[in-house]
Amino acid sequence: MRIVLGPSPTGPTGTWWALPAPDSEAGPARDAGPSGEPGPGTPLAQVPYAQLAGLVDALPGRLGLTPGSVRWVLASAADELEGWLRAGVTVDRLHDLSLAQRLLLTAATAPDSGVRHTPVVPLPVVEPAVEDPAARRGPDQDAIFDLPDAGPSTPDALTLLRELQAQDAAVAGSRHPARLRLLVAAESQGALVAAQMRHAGLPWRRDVHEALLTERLGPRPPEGARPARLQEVAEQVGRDLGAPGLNPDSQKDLLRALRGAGVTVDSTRQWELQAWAARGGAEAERRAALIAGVLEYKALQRLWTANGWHWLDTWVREGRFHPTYLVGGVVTGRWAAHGGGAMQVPVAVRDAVRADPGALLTVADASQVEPRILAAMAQDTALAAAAATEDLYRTVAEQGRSAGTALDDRSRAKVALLGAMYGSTTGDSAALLPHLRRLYPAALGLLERAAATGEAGGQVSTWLGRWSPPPGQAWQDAVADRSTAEAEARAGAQRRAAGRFTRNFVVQGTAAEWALCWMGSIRRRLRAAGLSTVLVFFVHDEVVLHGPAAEAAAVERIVRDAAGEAGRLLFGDAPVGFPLTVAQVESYAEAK
DNA sequence: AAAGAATGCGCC
DNA sequence: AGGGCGCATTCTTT
Repeated sequence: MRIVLGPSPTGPTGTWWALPAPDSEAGPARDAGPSGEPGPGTPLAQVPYAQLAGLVDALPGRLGLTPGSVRWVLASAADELEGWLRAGVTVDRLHDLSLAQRLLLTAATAPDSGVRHTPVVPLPVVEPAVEDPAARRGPDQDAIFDLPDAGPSTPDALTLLRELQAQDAAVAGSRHPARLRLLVAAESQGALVAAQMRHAGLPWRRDVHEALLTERLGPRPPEGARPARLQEVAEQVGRDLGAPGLNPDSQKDLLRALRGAGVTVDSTRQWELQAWAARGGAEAERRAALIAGVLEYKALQRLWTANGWHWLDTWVREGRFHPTYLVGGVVTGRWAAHGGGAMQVPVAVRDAVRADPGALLTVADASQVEPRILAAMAQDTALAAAAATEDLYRTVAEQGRSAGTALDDRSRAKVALLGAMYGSTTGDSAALLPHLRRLYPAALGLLERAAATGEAGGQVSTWLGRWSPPPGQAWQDAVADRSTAEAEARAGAQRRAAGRFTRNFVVQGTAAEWALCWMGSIRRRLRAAGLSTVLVFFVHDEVVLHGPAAEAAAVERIVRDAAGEAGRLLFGDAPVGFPLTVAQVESYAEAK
């Protein structure tokens, strides 16, 4: 049973209703009458906003339902759940109307989706304000992660019920209703996982982080000054390049100094500097010595500015890093994050991520997800055979070797496959493309059709039905401009860029759906098993859990079983495996 | 002075 | 001229 929560349309301000809504799981929505109007909506309960969390806890029992059988329908989970979690309330299932609406509205822009949705009420996905926790340091520590009170601005419960029914109907009319229904459920479950992860936070040891900074940079400098070690390297670089007083932070000045010293590069990017050194032949060693200081400066400067003392002060509170995750924040469906660069915690500081005493971190990394997804989506039997093995790239290389192609070692197989999924047009990966096409015609066909659709200005969809956005006016103008040879070339480049985007979208987006299902399953299984281990971190195809060491064996099993379940949810019995690398460690740095 | 663009690096 | 991001800094424009 679904229960819609929203402000009461008739009661006093600040009073909320819990409204019953029939399930849609069994099939197309049948609960809307011919006019599409819901019934009068007799509320199951009515409480002040402040007591909402208590209601969520108590209502299923009062109705004789198991808590797990209720799907709570909210305007926006991101606005509500932090309060619930602080009150100690968690739920099993959710329907987030704002996330679902965004999926449906994007789908509705694509003629092939079958989706038509006119919102009953607009529910834009609001990005939680990125507040600087340091700015709110004070006696009221608990208020640090307070969210704005969602109560007053939320549409009333009856309106939300009508929106839910309109969404049910839109899903039912889509090309693959069962898949889209799964996507809506998974996206909503993602909101649940995201809120819980932010609430729990990633365990972060300030003392370890500080020791690491001091070792590499020197003691913490006064405000406005470079750390001692960084200053030394800056001065050394100035001397090496014959440019005393050089500020290596200025790319312009640095580039001029480099060129003055005979380093013929067009930018100061490290890969270009390294490539220049490697071109040196007999002089390689002298060249490497010349740029060594520059590279060291860049690495230290990065550590200092991105993850230094200021970062620690800003983002780590009471031993936890609490980033805000944005579910579906990337067009492909991947998550984005705000606050502290959560999705790119650099290897250099991972040692500061430590389990509490008596606890362990479980770091689970899904291997080679995207080519496996591709095999399953395309139903490419040969690639699926490789995807049934632990090391897909190695198996691809074996298949390539027995077929007598140049695709005969693991690293070439990897480069070729990644290149095919990203739309590479140059270098080794492009050269290997014909071999790949011969070995895996179905998989390459899928990618090339997706690319062709994008080049023509069309839209593509993931396996579960997340659609790529329609090209904007600027793109259409650029593509239509044939006025000059330059414009024509620009138009071609724009088309190819769109093709690379749609080509990658189908794979990256479906991989994101797999990850959503994986995490949802992990969370559900942890709760069902009554474990206290929780998810604390997520990056695209890797999760980190934190909990008592005694639960470690059970947690590893759950994480692996959940990966299998995610594969079956998306692809049924397709013979594609999703193997994991699982490390159970005290320090994140020990994983991998 | 503020806002936006460009550059560069980190992650998957 | 290989996809997707966030963030810090410098440079440029308003």
